[in-house]
Amino acid sequence: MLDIKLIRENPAYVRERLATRHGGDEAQVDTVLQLDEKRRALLVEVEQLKASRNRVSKDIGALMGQKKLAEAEAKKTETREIGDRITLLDKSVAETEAALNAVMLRMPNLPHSTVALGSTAAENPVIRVHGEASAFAFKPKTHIEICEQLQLVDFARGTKLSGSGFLLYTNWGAKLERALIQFLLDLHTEQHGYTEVAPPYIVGRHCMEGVGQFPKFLDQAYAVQEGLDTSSIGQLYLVPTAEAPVANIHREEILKFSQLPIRYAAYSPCFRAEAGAAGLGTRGMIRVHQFDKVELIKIVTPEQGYEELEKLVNNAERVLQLLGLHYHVINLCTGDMGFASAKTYDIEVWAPGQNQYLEVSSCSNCEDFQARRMSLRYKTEEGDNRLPHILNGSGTALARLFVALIETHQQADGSVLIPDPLRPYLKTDRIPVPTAA
RNA sequence: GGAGGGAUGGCUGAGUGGUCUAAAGCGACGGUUUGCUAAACCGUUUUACGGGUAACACCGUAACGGGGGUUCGAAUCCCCCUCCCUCCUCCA
Repeated sequence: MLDIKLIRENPAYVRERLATRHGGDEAQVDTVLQLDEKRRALLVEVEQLKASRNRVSKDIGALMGQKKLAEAEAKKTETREIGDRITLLDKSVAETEAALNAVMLRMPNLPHSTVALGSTAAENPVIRVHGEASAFAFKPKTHIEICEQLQLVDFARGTKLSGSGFLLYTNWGAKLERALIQFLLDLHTEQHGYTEVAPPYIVGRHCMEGVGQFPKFLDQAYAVQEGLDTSSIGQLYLVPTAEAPVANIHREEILKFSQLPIRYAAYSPCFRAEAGAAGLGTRGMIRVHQFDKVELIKIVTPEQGYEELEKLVNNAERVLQLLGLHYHVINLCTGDMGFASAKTYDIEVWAPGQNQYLEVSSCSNCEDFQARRMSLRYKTEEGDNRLPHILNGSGTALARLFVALIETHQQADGSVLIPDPLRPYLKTDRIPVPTAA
């Protein structure tokens, strides 16, 4: 959520920044200003009335104490009318606030000044490139072919169980998935200073609202129903990312200055309905309804925000470096950024079988946008309450990392070579071609 | 799922319709005293919104788990909900 004071004091700036997203959100600024003004006018009126009612009520109490019942009764009649007006005004204040809130919750964050202007993904600048696409002496197979030959994923049975977009990992595939999760968690907790947390995979709607998933992306979430109670639907949702529970861990708290910076690493499966997404009907692991991910979350002071974002990206890049993968880092332009973010780096890893880059990490500084939504603050050394910056980054997303890994390290004989850092986890140096069954 | 008990400031905990302007204690912070530490004494102690100010000050309103109701007036009475605790039931 944006700062209402900023909109009030500098609407032109807010309009200008929102317009860079090319989402048409700047048109809402006037609505906000009108509702805000109306709300404040109503507040002044109703608060004056309440002040006078409080005074008279106190007088009545005093009169009752002195047994001047007739006078007390007279005052009661007088005040009753004030009470009725207060009730009406309170109602319009509540309505105005609700309307204001509804608009505010749908307004995206303002892009940071260093973000490139642009309207589509084609305009995202490449920040840096690591390694290069490996040359193959043979035609590299796609991950689908590799998975089938090495029996890593049973696509047909995954679909039989849950429909398209769901994967059944088998044999070495299941082990590789588990090894990667453990490798990622160990890397970030042991070498990058993150504290591991294991969050619920179902969260309340307030958490979804806190990180900015709701109300805008309600159509992308899996809602949960409790037993036969249809009224329970809409209360709980499968997490689309561990960001939803983890960023909300300290919601509605006032953190001590000494607690910052907070750095959490969490594994979770991610559930995405992907309503309206194209290409989901096709086989493969690139775009699925459920995938694993290790997420990194930071809660830091505004002064540290952007420095910590750079470190966050580096932490995620380290994963790909250790696994010997070619990737590049891009900076999402204003028109391609996520709803809650002020600045986002995407890391795209090279998948030779696909002959394309795959997004495996998205690292964002949401500044105080989420903190304001979830009412998370910290106390400065001077004793003032301030909103911290909240950052999130994938460290990294698994299904696509799995794809890049097996496509990159596939061998002429059909086996997949396992990079050194992963060998202790998988307890093998290669995934062998199964002997004919 | 059933029965009962709870939810008050940073913490403990009083308060059952009107100076509640929420007692008291603990903690924390500031000050006085002090060779140092401790103790004692004095003082301060939340949040949000609005008004106001150059900025402070200051003023108002709201908040005793959340929402609604009764009343001139609600921490206090009534209704609904959430969460916690104890017991029963069920369950990996």
